[in-house]
Amino acid sequence: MQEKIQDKKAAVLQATLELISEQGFHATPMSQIAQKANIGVGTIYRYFPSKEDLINSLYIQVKSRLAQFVFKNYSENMPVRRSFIILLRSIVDYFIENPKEFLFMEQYANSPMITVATRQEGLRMFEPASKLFIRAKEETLLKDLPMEMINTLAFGATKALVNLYLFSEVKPDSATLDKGVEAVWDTIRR
Amino acid sequence: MQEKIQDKKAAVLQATLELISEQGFHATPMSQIAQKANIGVGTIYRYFPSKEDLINSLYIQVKSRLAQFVFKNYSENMPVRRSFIILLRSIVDYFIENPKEFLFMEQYANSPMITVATRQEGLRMFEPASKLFIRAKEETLLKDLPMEMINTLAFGATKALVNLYLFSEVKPDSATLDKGVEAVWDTIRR
Amino acid sequence: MQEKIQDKKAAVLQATLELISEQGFHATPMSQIAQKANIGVGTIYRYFPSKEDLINSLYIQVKSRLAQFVFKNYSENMPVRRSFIILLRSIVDYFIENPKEFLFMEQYANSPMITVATRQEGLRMFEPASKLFIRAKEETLLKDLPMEMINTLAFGATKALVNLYLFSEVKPDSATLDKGVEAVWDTIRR
Amino acid sequence: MQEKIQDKKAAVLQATLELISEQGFHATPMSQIAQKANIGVGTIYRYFPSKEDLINSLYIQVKSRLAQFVFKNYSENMPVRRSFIILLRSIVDYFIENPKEFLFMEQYANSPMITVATRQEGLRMFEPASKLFIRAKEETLLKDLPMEMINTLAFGATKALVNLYLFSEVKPDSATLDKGVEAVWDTIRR
DNA sequence: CATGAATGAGAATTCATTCAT
DNA sequence: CATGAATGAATTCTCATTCAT
Repeated sequence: MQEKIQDKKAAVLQATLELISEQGFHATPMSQIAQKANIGVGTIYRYFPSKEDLINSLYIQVKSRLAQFVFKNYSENMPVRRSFIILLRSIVDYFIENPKEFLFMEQYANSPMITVATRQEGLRMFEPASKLFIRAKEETLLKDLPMEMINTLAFGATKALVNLYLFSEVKPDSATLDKGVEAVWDTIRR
Repeated sequence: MQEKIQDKKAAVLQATLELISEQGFHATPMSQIAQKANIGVGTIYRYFPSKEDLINSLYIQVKSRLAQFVFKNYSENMPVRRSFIILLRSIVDYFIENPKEFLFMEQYANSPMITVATRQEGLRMFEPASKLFIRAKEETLLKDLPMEMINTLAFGATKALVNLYLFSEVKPDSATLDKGVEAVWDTIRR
Repeated sequence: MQEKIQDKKAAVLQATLELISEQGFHATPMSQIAQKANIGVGTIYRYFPSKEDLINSLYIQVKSRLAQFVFKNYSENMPVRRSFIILLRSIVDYFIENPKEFLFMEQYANSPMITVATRQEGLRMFEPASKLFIRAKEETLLKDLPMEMINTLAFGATKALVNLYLFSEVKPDSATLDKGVEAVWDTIRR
Repeated sequence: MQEKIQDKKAAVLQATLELISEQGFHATPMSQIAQKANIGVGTIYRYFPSKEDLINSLYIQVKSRLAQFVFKNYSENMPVRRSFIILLRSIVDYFIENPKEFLFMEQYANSPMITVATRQEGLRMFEPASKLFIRAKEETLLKDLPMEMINTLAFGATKALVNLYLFSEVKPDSATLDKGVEAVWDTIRR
């Protein structure tokens, strides 16, 4: 029984992800989500109090899956540079495998529809990454720039790599992506 | 008279930018745009066939203004590195001065509402920048990466700098931004 | 077991009375009734075929309780005036003690949701009162007005007394209510 | 132009009155009101911000019309009893001529949908009646009962007369109604 | 040309009722 | 028997677009 419930909730989230990543939130009626999830419209409201809530839940789910994937092979017992490269490459890999999640994140990460609380919950999942940056700083491996800027530059460039892979006409191969990730390291390393 | 017409068109675009950058496209009714532009709702339709068209026009306008600003002080008769730094720093400056345009661009640059044609028209305005990258490549100053990746990395990181300035709690000063821009150069330089 | 069943049925009716008298019929979902009655939604439908049926049943119940209370101390072996005063005063007393039932009656007595059949069944319970009016008429104690008008005036004024007690800021004491009831008698007495 | 606007607003109010008095508020969708008023659904919202607002406006309109009718032939330069009889008879006449307004008032006068402010605005229109009661009291023509009870009894009985006329099978003729109104006077006169 | 009243398709959401467990 | 998850018809309200003035 419990499984069935989770099934429906998951189906709604999956349908929402697929539709919203392509059409956008406002161009995606609840009725369409219901149809794609093979359930009745009213059923969505058993699991999510409102459309806004639904998208916030989806945000959490995507962030959580990303975190799980990214930190699976991640260990703190590695040299900073290697940890860093693996981390970023994992992000790239995850989004390359899950382009809809990337599209969704790009569109909604900064949207006013995602509440502050949701965003904070999402941030908490990436604390290991923050620790890594702190370690790197302590080892004076990084440029003398504000931590926040280091962060922003690194993730901004990483997202750009994903963007390139997903939308450019000639997709870089894995080795080229590796070089790309190393270029990102060059951005912030001293 | 011709001026008057341009006045109204401009007023509509300006109102749209302000409202849409804060509320989003779907949360901004045409009636509100008309009100802010001090004209009647029907009048908007004399200048823009539809709401979608209006937003595409706005996209072009913003890109065009950015290009104008960025290439004003730009010359091809400078060393590559210097040209590059100036170029990126101009982008940062423009968006710092015009946060609404940045917000708008971040939200709609990848939105399905912007047509392919519009996007291409926007790209054409930045051809001088493409030339710069080609020149850099010829001078073997850049990493051995696909041109497109170089491009993406550079602009992705640059946008990240703007983002940081606009939304982080401690805004970097001009010197720090310069260092940031130089870090972006490190991303792509050989 | 039979008691249990009656328990549930009674719980539903009680919950309905409380919720509907305050929120109104359409503002009271079946789910809320079920919750207040501590049963499942589906269970309501074992006892009442539909929401409309439920409210009709409640109407009968309230009328029936009122009749029981009113005719408990009522006897036909009293002078007409006294019988009459006691009758009306009982009605006032009942509703003062059961304001929710009054609210319910005021709202639904004339509602199109109460069927003609239900209304008639409710009327039948007050036949002793009709007899009293006939007796009064025969004893020429009443004004020379149509029986129905006598009736309507008397009960209309009585309901007004209850209304006053329940909703005015200064509630009349028992003695004043007695005087009020006597005033009602003045309305119809010759 | 101004007339046209008033036409539509009036048409909406009239349609609302007719539908709501027979079906009730919640059983009357906005679409039905629009249809009966021969306008589009959206047009209703140009004149009334919400369905609740619409019903409050209707309440004011009905009360206002009643007041206008009732106080047309009313003068303070008449003996109290005569003033009183005329007043009540006018109320009876108005509602007999406008049964839908009566039905509406009976259903919504005490409904939580009518706001306190609306109710107060409605009360203000009947101040001449309040004055009459005060004058009667000063001339010691009334029973020694609280003013509010006097009021409630009189209007409660009057409404009962209307009810009788509208819904009983044998309608009282005008002379009988006069006697009915006089009986109401007996209710409160000393 | 400019206007904004009018329109109705379409959106989110609710809730009476059913029925598998 | 009792339950409450599932359903989708129905409701209120919004808003892009049109068009008479």
